[in-house]
Amino acid sequence: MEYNFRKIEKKWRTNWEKSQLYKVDIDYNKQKYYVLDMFPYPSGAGLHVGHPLGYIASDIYARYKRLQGFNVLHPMGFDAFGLPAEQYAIQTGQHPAITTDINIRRYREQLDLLGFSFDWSREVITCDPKYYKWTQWTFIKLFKSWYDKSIEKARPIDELITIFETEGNANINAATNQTKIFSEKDWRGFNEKEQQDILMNYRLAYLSDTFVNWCPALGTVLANDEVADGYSVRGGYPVERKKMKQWLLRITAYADRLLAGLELVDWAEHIKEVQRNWIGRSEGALIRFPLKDIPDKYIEIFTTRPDTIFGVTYVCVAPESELVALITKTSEKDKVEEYIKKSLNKSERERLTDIDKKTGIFTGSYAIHPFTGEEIPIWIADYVLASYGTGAVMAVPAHDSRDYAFAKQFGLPIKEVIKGGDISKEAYEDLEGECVNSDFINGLKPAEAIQKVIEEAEKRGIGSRKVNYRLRDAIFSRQRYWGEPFPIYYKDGIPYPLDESKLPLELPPVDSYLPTEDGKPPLARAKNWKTEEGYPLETSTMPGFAGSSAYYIRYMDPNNDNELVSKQAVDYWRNVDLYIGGAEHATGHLIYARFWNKFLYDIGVVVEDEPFAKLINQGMILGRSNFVYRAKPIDFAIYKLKNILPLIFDNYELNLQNDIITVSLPHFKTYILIAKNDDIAYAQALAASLATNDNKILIINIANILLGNNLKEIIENEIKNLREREIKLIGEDITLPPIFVSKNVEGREEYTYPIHVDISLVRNDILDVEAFKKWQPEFANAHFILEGDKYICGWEVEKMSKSKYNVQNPDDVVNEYGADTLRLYEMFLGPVEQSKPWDVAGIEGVHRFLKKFWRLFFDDKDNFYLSDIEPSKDELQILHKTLKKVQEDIERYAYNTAISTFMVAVNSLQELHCNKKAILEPLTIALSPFAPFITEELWQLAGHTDSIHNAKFPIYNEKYTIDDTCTYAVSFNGKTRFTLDIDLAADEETVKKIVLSHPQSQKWLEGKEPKRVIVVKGKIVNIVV
RNA sequence: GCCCGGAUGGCGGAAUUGGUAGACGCGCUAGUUUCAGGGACUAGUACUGUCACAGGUGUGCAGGUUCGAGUCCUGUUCCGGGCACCA
Repeated sequence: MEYNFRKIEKKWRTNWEKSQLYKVDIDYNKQKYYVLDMFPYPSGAGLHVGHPLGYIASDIYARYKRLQGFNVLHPMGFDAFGLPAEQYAIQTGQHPAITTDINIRRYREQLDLLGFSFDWSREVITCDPKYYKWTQWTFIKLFKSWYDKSIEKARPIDELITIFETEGNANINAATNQTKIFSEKDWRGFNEKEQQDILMNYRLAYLSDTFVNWCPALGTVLANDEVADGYSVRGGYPVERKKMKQWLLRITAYADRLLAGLELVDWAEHIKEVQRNWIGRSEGALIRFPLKDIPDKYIEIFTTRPDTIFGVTYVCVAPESELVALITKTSEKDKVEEYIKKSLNKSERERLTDIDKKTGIFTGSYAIHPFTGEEIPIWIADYVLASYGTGAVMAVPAHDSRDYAFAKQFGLPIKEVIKGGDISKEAYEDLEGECVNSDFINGLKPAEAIQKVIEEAEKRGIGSRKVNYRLRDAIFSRQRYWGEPFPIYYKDGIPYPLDESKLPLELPPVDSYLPTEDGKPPLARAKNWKTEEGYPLETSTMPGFAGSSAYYIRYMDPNNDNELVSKQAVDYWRNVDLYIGGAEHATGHLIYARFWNKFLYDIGVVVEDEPFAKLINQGMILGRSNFVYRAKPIDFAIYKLKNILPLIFDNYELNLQNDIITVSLPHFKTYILIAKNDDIAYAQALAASLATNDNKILIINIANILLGNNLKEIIENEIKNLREREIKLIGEDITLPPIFVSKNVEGREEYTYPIHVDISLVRNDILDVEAFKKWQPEFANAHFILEGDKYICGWEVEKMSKSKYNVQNPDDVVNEYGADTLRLYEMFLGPVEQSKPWDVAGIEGVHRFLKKFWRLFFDDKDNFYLSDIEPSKDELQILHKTLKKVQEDIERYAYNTAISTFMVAVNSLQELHCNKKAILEPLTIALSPFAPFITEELWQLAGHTDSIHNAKFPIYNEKYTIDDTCTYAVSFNGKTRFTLDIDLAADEETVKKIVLSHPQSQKWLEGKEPKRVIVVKGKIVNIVV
């Protein structure tokens, strides 16, 4: 019987769906295991072969765990809100829900082909109101919470109000942007608006007037992780800084926990590192510099280098800082205002370029150095970031390269306080050296000085130790249509949350997906976008990461309309044991989801502080592009002539004139003009001008040069037969077809240029010439210069993209080879984490392996036959060694080596003609996570009624994994010379004796006595001569 | 500039703890076949050398540690990724 994968796979797809094989429920008799994939955004292009890489890897693990008796949760869904669908809606007027739904169905079809063990009854779709109800619900919870730093936990806002009412805010250690202190009496005296404004400074979801990343092209603000180098990550449009009122999430409250939690999770080190950088914790000190002219007022700065405080030569404030008004002297006011205006209008992009060229302006006022009492000028400069630290810095040009550049620019003093560098050339930033010119820290090492200065500052009450974070609060509103509406309404301009019973607040229909005339978001177009009481609703929507921040929780209990997740479900499933997805989410989704989870943990919804215990980032599958080489006719002709002419003439000169090649042969008083068909007239004119002085002229159509065979003879004969003053035109009157030159034809690089060719027209880098001619009309009459009888294409590894004609569609591969082959091949390519090129050629190998495996189960007459005969020791050894290796490999996610282990086993069993049930059945189970269809079919043919995917993973027997003898590598001075099989039981002395008495040893010893013999039992013998 | 990775045949990759470098697959070469072939099978395939053996050289480069280094250490080059005026 033939391995008919199409029939087999179709049969089992239906069968499994009917029997609900992959549906899971809470089962207290089994241990849970949660395997999750980052759910896809369903784009219009469908899946290409790179997408399933992670899904296959996770599916293998999920199936393996299941075979080991775990209750495996392995769900899938769709991240369906987002910009591309909305952009498409703007272009076509189609509702994004419709196109999204079409795309989801297409994705689902493609995913279904691949035989994943997803429990589709748990599917979540983020744009489904039943789902986003809980996104909105969580937002309300965030709105109604504040963060108590003294217990490192979120608490209800009502408790904060109680504290305000009883003692004001003086003793609260909260994550807040509230700076004013008030008493309980003050609180009671505030009106509703004043109270709400203060509470807003404490809420974990809050509305704030801040500088945001505004992207005019997309018509929306973006979060920091959505901006790279001043351009939007999606679409690549320029981004500006703009002050706007926006919703933010107070993720900074969790900075410390987000950092600490990284120690508890099993993630790739580089991803943790990216998150650490993103959080950007730095230890230092807050130090106050009193203002010279205004008593009791000061500038507070943050520094990580208090050891350089005696090197401060100016203080610098960000243009956005509130201090600006206070410190600007009337005399300087105009200039300062002009500078601020200019710098605030700079785009993010402009600000990032010319980092070396600093700008700034003197304010006219001075601060007092807290230790020396010196007067220090105060400047404003946009190299100081308003949003980091206090928005002001103490500038130490000698030991900070930015301050150094600024000081040089404006002629400010540079004062060395740490010995070790050469400050006449550049700032010395190292922590090595010794403090000088620094009062009480002279002679200390910088590291010690840092501590000493902080202690001293605290003693004198002028500063304190402080930890700062680079992490910013996440901007949470988007001025777009296709996202979750905020469950917020406004009463007298004050935002209030909707009552939970009103959720979900569904996305209303609008007549257009564009902003309104007066620049309001699309939701402002919706009719009756207000509460029942008539209060207007928020018109922004939530960003992409809102819906993806808690989807893994919702999978645990996806159809629960009363809770985000039931206590029972979350107690059982807890968190994700294995999470697989792309590394591009390191600073976006993976940090927001951790934050979101920690908040839900604080309010008692989830039970684990970290959502993803183990993370694997799959690499990309890159495309393997193919190229054909199209000849540049003139260059090609010149190349050919240069090869032929020397064989005929001793002396000639070759020139190029207006696309016509002229060859002058002074000896023969002859010119040869080579012209393209459409240049013949010009060539004739040219010939006429040359035809003085008795010259003979031959005009040749370039097609003859490029396509003709006996070029040499033609030229020779024609020259011979030319008469005096004759102008002769030879060659057929044909237009030059496109000419393609095979890759390894000599000199090809000189006269061709590569163009991408569709990879479906190429097999093993050999071009299907006929198919190529049909590919594009202009190539219909193409001419090919072959190698032998083949056209060989060039290739290169690039990202998969339509324009490079290198996209491989999984459906096509499944159709040609089957899903099992595709699964196996994607895993066989190399380690999951690594990016690698997709090469169609290699797929034959794994397909062949499956066919070989299949054939083991059939006899000469092609009947299914498994023998019940006891297996031999050899066979048992093959089986158990394979099982051991495969299990070890799966557990370290090294699927590529697991598959080669199977290949080795099948090759060996085939050699032994093994068809024994006791060997092949366990092997089939072990292979089933990789190739679920073929194994299920063989399992059924072997007479089993239950699915192989409910079987038990076979346990290997150590006894059969050990050989009796060992092949020792015998080396002399570390160079292996020969191998020797010796009984494994032999002790070192025996091994030594056997090796030394071997005739080969005598040869290598050359009669000398060995200086030393090293025997590593079971491995090698090294003889030092 | 800073921080992470990586570099092994014609190609993807293997070598898990310092112990036979190149498993497995592709490709290529030759052959077998009751063969339409893009089928199945057998043998070979790091480089160099030789009729064949023998030998020599080999994991980006230069050193070092070791009986022994792809693996550890130092320096260096190149490639990929992340961050980037974060005080």
